Order: sequence, then structure tokens, then C-alpha cells
Amino acid sequence: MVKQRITDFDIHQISNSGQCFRMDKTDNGAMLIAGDRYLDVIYKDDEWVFSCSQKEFDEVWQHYFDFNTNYSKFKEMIDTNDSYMMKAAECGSGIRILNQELYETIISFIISQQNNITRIKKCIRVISEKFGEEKKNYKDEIYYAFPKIEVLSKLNEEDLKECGLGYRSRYIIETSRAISIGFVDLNSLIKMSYEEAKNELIKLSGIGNKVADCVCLFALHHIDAFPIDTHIRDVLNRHYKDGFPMERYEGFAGVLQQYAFYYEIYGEKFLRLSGKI
DNA sequence: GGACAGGGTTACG
DNA sequence: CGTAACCCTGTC
Repeated sequence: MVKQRITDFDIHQISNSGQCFRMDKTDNGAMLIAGDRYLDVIYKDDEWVFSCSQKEFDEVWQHYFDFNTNYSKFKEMIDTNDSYMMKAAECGSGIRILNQELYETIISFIISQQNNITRIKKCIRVISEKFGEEKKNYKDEIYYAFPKIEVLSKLNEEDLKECGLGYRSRYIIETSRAISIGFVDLNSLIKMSYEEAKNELIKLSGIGNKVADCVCLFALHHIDAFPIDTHIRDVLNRHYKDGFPMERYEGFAGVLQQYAFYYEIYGEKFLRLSGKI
């Protein structure tokens, strides 16, 4: 167990921010599976409690949750005249950009296209149960690691049928094969700049502009990546008619994208609870 | 019951 | 460069 006071952190906000699909709310926190690891996170007596050893926390989760980055700094850099972003950042003030495993993120966001979150989660759960390694957590409960590329790259579209992926099955298999034969090298991808990495990712089947940006932001931690999905497009149309001020927010626009995304989905609820409407 | 849309990408015109 | 088609499930 690791107990810690942490600022700019809210596991529920992160869970609802759309960057991960294997995190679920529990009584006073959340449980999550990342790669082949399981973690419970609980909020108790003003402290966050993590169900892992100090060693695992230091080696894995510290980086996963991006705890070494100061998010107050990003919020302070928001233009105070940018009232929409000021409100969005206040609403999602506990959001951090996770450092997720690359292959898992690639496949997860291929699944996310033309799809809703409930179904994305279900698809990922089923593909993991069918093709991921069966493991046991510290409570002796069974869970399933995300499938390895060695497994998925050897499947046929028929094998994925029960996962309910639809036309995305072909993308998953083609992309897995392309990576496994070295058409795109994940280890080099990690070392590339945002632009280079994005250009490489787009070479893969089923990855276009938006999914590539999601992978850059949520796995490669290029926090200047700014994925534009239908919700963010709405935000830009409503609040940034003259274009989003990328120059002003250069270097961390992706963090703001997350605040805006969360605010779009949960903002009204937030305003209601804080008595602002 | 059928029509439609859901955090896009691809393959055509 | 714009637009239809792609698959599957949930919802109305």
C-alpha cells in the first residue's frame, strides 16, 4: 500500500476523460488494468491510497499517472480572458495525461472510432478476456491483461468476430501484423518527435489523423498533440470561431484538450453541483 | 420493427 | 478535395 497526498489529481475525472477504457469507478475510488497490471486507487482521509508496493509505485504508477509533472503550472498559463478554458480547467482540475502502453493504446483507439464509450469498454474487455493472459490480483481475483501483439498478429478476422468489433477487426489485425513485421517500429516511435511519430502512426491501417493524435497524447506523451473529435469540434465551433490559440498554448495544448473534452461531457453536472446554474 | 447514430478511416468519385 | 461505405450494438 502506498498513501500519498497528491494535488491536481482526481481518479474519477481521469476515468471519465476518455483517455483510458479499463478504469472503472469503485466505492471511493477506482480500479484499473493497464497493460498486464491491476491497481486499486482509493481516496481516504485526504490521502490517495494505491494498492501496490512502494517499489511498484515508484517504478510504474508514478510515471503512469504523470505525478512528476506540475499541472497547476498549465492551469496558470491559461489566458484569464479565455473564460471557456478557465471554466473547463476548473471543472477538470484533477485530470492528468496518462502514460499508457503504446500497443494497447493503438488498438484501443482503433476500436474507439465511430463508437461510444460503453461499447469501446466492452470490446476491450472481451478481446482481453479472449486473448489476454489470465492473471490474479492481490485480492486473488482473476483479471485479464491486454492481449500481446504476438497473439493478435496471428489471428484471423474470424477469430475476432465474438468481440463485436465490426469492420475494425481488419484494422486491428493488419496493424498488429504491420508492427510485428517491423513496418512500423514501436521502439523507434517512442524516440520520435510528435510530428515524426504521427506520420509513422498514420501509415498503419485504421489510424487516421484523430487516432494518431490520441496515441501521441495518451501513450507517447506528446502533450502538444490536440486530437479533434466531434465533441472538440463542437467546442471549437462554439467558443473558438477564429481558431484555437495554439501559439499561446504551444507545448501543452493537449492538456487543455482534455479539460475541454471533460467539460463538454460533465461540465453541466459540475456547474449544477457547485451551484453555478 | 426499422431507422439511426456512435469520440473515424478508407476508398472512391 | 468531398462524400459514401464500412460493422456492430444500443436506443428511440
